[in-house]
Formats: sequence, C-alpha cells, structure tokens
Amino acid sequence: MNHVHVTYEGAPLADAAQGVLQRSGEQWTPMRAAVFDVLSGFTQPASAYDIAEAVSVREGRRIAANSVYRILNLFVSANLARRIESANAYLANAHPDCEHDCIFLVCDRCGMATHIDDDVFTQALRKASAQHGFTPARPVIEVRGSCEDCRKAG
Amino acid sequence: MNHVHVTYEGAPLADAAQGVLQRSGEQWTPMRAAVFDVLSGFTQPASAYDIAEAVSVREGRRIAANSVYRILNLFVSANLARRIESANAYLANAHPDCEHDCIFLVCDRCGMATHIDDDVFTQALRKASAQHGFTPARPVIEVRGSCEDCRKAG
DNA sequence: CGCCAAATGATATATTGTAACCTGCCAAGG
DNA sequence: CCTTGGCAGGTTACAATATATCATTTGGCG
Repeated sequence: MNHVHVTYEGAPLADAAQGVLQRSGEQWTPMRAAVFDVLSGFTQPASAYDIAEAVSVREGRRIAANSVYRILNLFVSANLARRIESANAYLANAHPDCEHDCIFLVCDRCGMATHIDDDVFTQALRKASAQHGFTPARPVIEVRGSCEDCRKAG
Repeated sequence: MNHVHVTYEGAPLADAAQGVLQRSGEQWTPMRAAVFDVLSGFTQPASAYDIAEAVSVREGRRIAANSVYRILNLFVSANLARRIESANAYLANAHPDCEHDCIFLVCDRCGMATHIDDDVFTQALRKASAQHGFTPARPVIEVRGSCEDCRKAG
C-alpha cells in the first residue's frame, strides 16, 4: 500500500463524511446526516427501502424512498457510500477520504459484504480495459460466494 | 490461453447451446429455442422484459415475463447466457461450452457490453477471495465507462 | 423583507423480479 | 388402457427497486 489508509467508525466516520461532502461543495443537512448515520449503522448492504424505513422510524415520520435515493446517489458520487450492484444495496464507505476501486466479497447465504482493496489488481483491470479501447470509469468487482462462517455452518 | 476458444454465431451458436443444455440434462424446447434465438439476436444486453416483448412479437402471442425469467435463469446456470448485474440485463454466451469468469466492459452511453476473458486475472481474484476466508462462486466483474466509439463521439 | 437556489416532500408511475397455483403434455409402470 | 408423477409453461397477482414531476420548505444573501 502506498498510502495511509484510515478506517473510521461511528461519530468520527460521520465527521469524516461530512468533511468530504462539504469539501465537494455539497451541504451536510440533517436529512443527509440521518441517512448517513442509518446507513453506517447497518452491518450489511442495505436497500434504499430498508434505509427509508429505518430513517422513518428514527425521525418519527414517513420518509419517501425517492428522497433516500437522491441522497444515496449523492453519497455514492461523493465516495461516502458504495452501491453493491449484484445486491441492489448500499454500504457506507469506511474511508471516504480515499478513492479506491473496491472489491466486495458478497455472501450468497447471509448477505454479508466484505470490502477488499487491491490497487495492483484494480489498476490491472483498468489497464486491460484501456487496451480494448475502453475508457474505464467505475469498475464493479463483486465476488459472490460463501463467507467463512456460512461455509462452516454448512 | 491454455484452451481452444471457439466463438459461435447464428445457427451454430444455437446448436452449441442446445448441445450444452441437453448434456446438462435439460430439455431444448421450442420456447427455450425461441428465447435463445431472440437473446442472441440482440447486440446489446437485453432486459428480461425486452426479451419477453421480442418473443411475444415473434410468436404472435403474449409471452409473460416470468416465463422468460425462468428460462433466462436456466440459461445462466447452464452457461448459455450471462447476466450483467450492473445493467439488469442478459447476454447470450458466444462460447457456451467453456466456463469462464467473464469480464464485461459496459458503455454507460450506448449500453454496449464487450466481453473479455482473462483467466490469469480472474484466478488471481478468486485466490485473493480465498485468502480472506471466502469461497468464491461467481465473480461479477463489470467495468462501466465509455466505449471507443462513444468516447470519439464526445 | 423579497428573491433565488437547493433540498426535501408528495404523488404517481415505470421497471424489474417473485410467488403461487393451474393446465397440458408425456413417459413409466401396472 | 389407465393412473400417476414430473416438468414446462401459463395466468394472475404482487413485491421490490427506481425514476419522474411538480409542490413546498428552507436557508443564504442582497
């Protein structure tokens, strides 16, 4: 690894997220803070509707899914969250201040998603894409399979 | 490449698909043939609903989407077709008789998906997954970006 | 205050995907 | 011949995911 790689959790994560979002010229509103807090409280990828439900409970009023989608899209574009394409679900990014092509190991059984960084690997993928005349923007690398716990559990 | 890699097209592709499906113990029915034919006629990934519509036109009667889903799922599990997760769409597999972890280059602008094989790369990904205690079953590798034509077109 | 732009709300709808149950066909075996 | 059992596909309903549109609120700023 050629860079310091800080992983946040809890309030420091929210603070880091706020800083990143604001430096990108966007506002850190109460609604966005609530969505981020709920999202980072999930241990597994959560669907937009799951998040809308959890935010609704927390706020004590109905939050429509489309508001959540808007905010999730913003978060993804600002690197505060990631979308797991093969699960139609979202994860908070535990280190929003460094850009990475992420690799996710997604368990078909329990739904858990583990995040790996391997820049050598992802750079090779980008290079291979370029060799085919393709301009890579957003690599999606998700390995579906079984996590250790589920494999042991049979 | 350590194996002969035959790419089919048109009727030979359908023949190859039929052979693979039948050898896996499944039937090659008129409906399945129709879905495969329609699917392999698309140059871009097609949604299940696109396929249902095209099959309906061709058959002169309404074919419900869920029937198409069943057949597409069968095709994917038998390696006759691939699902592009980041596009919720399907592609015929031009070489159904060899198993691969596929890499797709998917253009955000025109929707075109180009298929790459790189076993060195995908084996490395499987190995890295295993090193994290994960048992890989189905790697999803899709690079979103711009194809050459769209990049040139601005 | 009055204005503007951004954020959010409300509502509707589109798209994608599954579930449950039924029918028709065909093959195996009495 | 007749039953039975399984599979493909049909029908209907519905769930889950995602977007479009327009209204309303909010907060900054002259």
